[in-house]
Amino acid sequence: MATIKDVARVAGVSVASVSRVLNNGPKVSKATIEKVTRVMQELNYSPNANARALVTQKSTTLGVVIPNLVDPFFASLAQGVEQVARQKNMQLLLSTGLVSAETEMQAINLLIERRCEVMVIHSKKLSDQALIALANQVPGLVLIDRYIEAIAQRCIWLDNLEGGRIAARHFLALAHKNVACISSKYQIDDPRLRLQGFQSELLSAGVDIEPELIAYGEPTLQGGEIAVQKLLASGKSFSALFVYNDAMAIGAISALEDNGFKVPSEISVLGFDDVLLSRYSRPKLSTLNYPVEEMAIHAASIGIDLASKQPKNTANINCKYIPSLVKRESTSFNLT
Amino acid sequence: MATIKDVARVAGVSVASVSRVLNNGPKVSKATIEKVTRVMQELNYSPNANARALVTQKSTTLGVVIPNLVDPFFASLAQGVEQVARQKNMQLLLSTGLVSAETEMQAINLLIERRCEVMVIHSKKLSDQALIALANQVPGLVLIDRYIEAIAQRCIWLDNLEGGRIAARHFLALAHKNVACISSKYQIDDPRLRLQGFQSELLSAGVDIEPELIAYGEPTLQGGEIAVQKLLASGKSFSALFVYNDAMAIGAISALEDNGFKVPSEISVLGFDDVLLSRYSRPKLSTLNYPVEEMAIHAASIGIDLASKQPKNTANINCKYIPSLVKRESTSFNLT
DNA sequence: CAAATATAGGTAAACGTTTACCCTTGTTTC
DNA sequence: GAAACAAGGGTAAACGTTTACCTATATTTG
Repeated sequence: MATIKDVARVAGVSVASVSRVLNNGPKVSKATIEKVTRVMQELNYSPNANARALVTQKSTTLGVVIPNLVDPFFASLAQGVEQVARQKNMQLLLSTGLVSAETEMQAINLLIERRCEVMVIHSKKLSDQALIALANQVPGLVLIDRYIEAIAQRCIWLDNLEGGRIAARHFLALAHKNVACISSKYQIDDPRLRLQGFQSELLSAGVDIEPELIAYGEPTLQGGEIAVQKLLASGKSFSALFVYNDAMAIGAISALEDNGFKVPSEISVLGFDDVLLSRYSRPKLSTLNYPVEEMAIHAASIGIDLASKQPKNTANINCKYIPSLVKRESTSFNLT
Repeated sequence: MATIKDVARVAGVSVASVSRVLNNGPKVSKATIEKVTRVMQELNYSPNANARALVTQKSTTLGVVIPNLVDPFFASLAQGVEQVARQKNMQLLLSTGLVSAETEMQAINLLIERRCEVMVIHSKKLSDQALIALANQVPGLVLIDRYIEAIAQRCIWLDNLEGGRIAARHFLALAHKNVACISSKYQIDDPRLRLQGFQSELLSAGVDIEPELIAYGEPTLQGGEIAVQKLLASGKSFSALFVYNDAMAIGAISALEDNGFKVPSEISVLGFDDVLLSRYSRPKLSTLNYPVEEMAIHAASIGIDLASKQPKNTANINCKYIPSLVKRESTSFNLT
């Protein structure tokens, strides 16, 4: 593969000149630009990004660390980051397959080795401490979907507590008194906060959830189906069901209908996340929109700013997002 | 950030020795290994991958070029490639947002600049010629979901024609005689071949599709809904419907049910791709499985082999995949 | 017309590694 | 006890760029 030296030799100029036309630098005559450009095409020259990165000390690379890509939630996240990468002429380095704190750390370390200047990290396994240390080491590191007090201005997160409250208010507005809830069996912050917000808001309106009407399951379609079985097995009746995420909610609707319950006329079901699925289900799922792509774009932008020499936004940037209710077809007024 | 020289200085050895422990090279005593390792941790040393790539002339980087990530089909593709990247200790460079031959070319050129040794490309816009030229330039380049005679052993593709035939045989086996079809309005190879295989197989069984019962639309949920309207507007009746992809098929089912047709008892609907959605729809969608993740893994593996010094598999590798019928709930025996 | 100033372009150091080649020391072999 | 060899480790060139600094020519200025 042709190098800058080859181009310089053939064009009869110094490598400095070639470098200058490559970077639209000053101090090159029009004639030289043309000549060099022509030779570059002739030799099919492609500048070596690794050499460039080495000497300029910047890799023009944007890293994303997510658990996987098949979950449309994370795909949207990655897509958002990619979008700003492309716009800023940077390239995306993607790591997935994170199952433990160790693999997460490993993925991040690989990005550091590549001298990736900005990184958007979705980590649920690494400790606050570890992430704070990392953040101090990598100026362009931003956390998404996680809040850590000590590095608050580097966190882009969704207010899950408020999400739960919004869900509760929706059900209250629809006159539901007997409500049930399906949460994730993985008791990380998200499900806990959603449930907490939901419960507390209901309670302050005088509505209590019976303990038998809270079920936990895998955050998947099947998990939702199974969780509904549990709820029904309790023998308690309910007219509204708040589910941890859309996949579970769709599974829940399936199971409810299989058991002869009509959604939403007999039971209203509300999901969370507003992923693609929710628009494809029947009835179309009412849910809470998690603006993940927008948040990812925001995170990447902050990361780029932070990684630059003089970051502008030191504080007072809004890092907290509030989910919004998307009323579709799976929730309706309680007529019982 | 600490460099190899810093480590060498602090540990009181030469940079060569540090490099050797870094690479588990020979000619290092156990004592040196320990000492150097300790200093590395002390200084929080991280080897510079760009410098390494420069001197070794290999980037341990695997590139993926796809139109987008939100389409679960492409997400699966990327996931498959990522899987082998991780397993081979390489990193994923991802490019999306391809709308034209130009942007596709641009994305590939960026990968070349990074000296990405293996690339898995999903291109629908670039010409055969351009791709052949690229393939000759980049040994580790593999095409996925496309077949080009001249570089056949670098193409991993699905036999869409056979897919259409399989769909036809399924309907024939279910005794359907009045069949309809929804194709994509974008007449690239995939929809054309699927339709062609479908039609020809039906024809050889004496079943003809009336021209009014072939509709074209955007390959999306809405596109499927609209296409069904067109079919119904024709006034012709049909008992089986083969749809270009799952998203359209789910839209089609929605529209059919909205018009009072029961699926599958009155009309059978068969999709294509077997993306996540098909398992979440009601009724669960019968479809043709496109083993995209498996194919992506295969593509990445071939790419890695091709990029190595002495590729093993020169020919006789199977690059053609056949979709398989996944019978779920949206197709049934014709009782009319 | 000399001096000052632009303008274009060249030279070489630097970025952080790897690795071929060389040197030292100690051990084995006869 | 000399010769051969093995083991550990150091020196320096090379990878392909960018860029600070320098030089040479042309142009402007008084």
